[in-house]
Amino acid sequence: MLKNATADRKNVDQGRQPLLLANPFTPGGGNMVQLLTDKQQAELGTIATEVLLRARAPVYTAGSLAASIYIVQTGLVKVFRDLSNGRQQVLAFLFPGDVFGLAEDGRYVNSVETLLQTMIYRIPIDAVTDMFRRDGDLELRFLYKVTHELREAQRRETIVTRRDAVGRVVMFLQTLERRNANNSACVEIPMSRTDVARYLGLSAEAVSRAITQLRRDEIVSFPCLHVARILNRPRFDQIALAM
Amino acid sequence: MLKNATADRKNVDQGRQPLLLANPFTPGGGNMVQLLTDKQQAELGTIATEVLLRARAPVYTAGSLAASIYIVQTGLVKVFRDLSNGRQQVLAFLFPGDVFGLAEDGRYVNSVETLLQTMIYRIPIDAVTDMFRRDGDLELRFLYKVTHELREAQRRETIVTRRDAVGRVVMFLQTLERRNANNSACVEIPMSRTDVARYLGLSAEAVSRAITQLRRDEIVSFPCLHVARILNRPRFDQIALAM
DNA sequence: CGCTAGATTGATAAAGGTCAATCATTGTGG
DNA sequence: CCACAATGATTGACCTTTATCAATCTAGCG
Repeated sequence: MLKNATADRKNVDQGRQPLLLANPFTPGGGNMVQLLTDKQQAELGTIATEVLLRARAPVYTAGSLAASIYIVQTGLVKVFRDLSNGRQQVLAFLFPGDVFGLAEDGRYVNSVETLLQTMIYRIPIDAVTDMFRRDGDLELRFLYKVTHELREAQRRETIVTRRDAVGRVVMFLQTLERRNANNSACVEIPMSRTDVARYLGLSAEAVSRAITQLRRDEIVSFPCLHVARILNRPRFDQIALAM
Repeated sequence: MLKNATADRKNVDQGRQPLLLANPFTPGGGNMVQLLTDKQQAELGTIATEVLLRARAPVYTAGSLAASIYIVQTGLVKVFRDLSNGRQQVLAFLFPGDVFGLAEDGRYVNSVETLLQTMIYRIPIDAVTDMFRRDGDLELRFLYKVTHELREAQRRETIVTRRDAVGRVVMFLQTLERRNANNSACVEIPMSRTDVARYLGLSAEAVSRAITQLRRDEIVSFPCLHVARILNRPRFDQIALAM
């Protein structure tokens, strides 16, 4: 019932109400579903502020006082950390339906900025915790969501643990494919190669070389910088598993 | 107030009531605190089953149906995943006060087994969600906890992203030090070198060599396999930061 | 249309993985 | 309690792979 709660109005209202996508604890279809009921969406909507940001706009920086949590509505943001050697580590790319800004000890631990023009909901942290106390069910859905993001983080850990650049890139493309969920062989890569590298824990050159190799072996073609097309699905999957 | 809720009874009852350690969203002292009130501990205690497991006992395996969540009371467990190449990836070591078994889509996504003799609380998932619906505050504390574990996962990501084995080992020791929180220079390393390697994304040989180098440079001494003593704190911290 | 940041390609070197051998530790059975 | 077996830890030699540095090319944007 969680699953279909908003199915009716999905096409009508989805553009204006907070999304929250994840898998619940209990068995469902396997795909991510909208976690919020109409009522919860509406209530969240009353305390949330819609913010429209241009591409490459900072949302907050690590260490600053945490006043709000955020939900991505449209667009794309990256969660990152600037390391002391000057390099940057990208911890996550967040798509519509993702939550960020759950602080620890009152301060944000990571930095966040947009990659594309992005619409986000900003919700004051006090209002959220208040609402959680009133609506345990709403809170449970946020718990699902954070659990889901923990799994995503673990998936990135698995990717980064691999040593071969080609394998990492392939697994990254799989991740993007899963997110887009269109069953064509085309994968959109909305972020820059540099940010992909920072996410994969590789140098930009290594990512470039891996892509070149995938192209040379005719496993993936790249019609343009931001699109990949899987040509040889069996070998693609084989590389993803071969670790 | 969250912070001191159980301070009085800490020494009396801590051995028999579920612990839950984390940082809340709002500013606190910086150290992890017991998240549960006496009342919540007592209520959890009524639906939880205490399980005492010997060392190297499986708790559950990835893919199996999820019926319960677990809280570590004493001992140590590892969360891991067996990869298709036969290798094993360790995602986390869990200490007293840590939660595991929050499933996604009804099945456990990782495997868990004990490393030492370990006491865990097992709580049926239905009972937990019921209790969450009744007690939004309790649930909020679980949300803190999962958020906290997300941060831990991100910290491991940062460690594994490093290229140098010595740096990874040093950061790992820092993590252990933070958990033990005794302000001596001694760090207990309760797990095997092999498991450390699997956690750090290194070969066992690389961990061994890194340890040898730290010993040769007189930065850390290892009185026995499972104890480290920081000899040169400035250089130790410098290595941890130098990435 | 030109400029600038990003992407690609090549050569080199550093670092960990792998394989193999030895040493230490732990746990077991006599 | 001791001896032994088996597992885990360490060390060395070699090799694969990516980081790094430098140069060139491309694409996006004013």
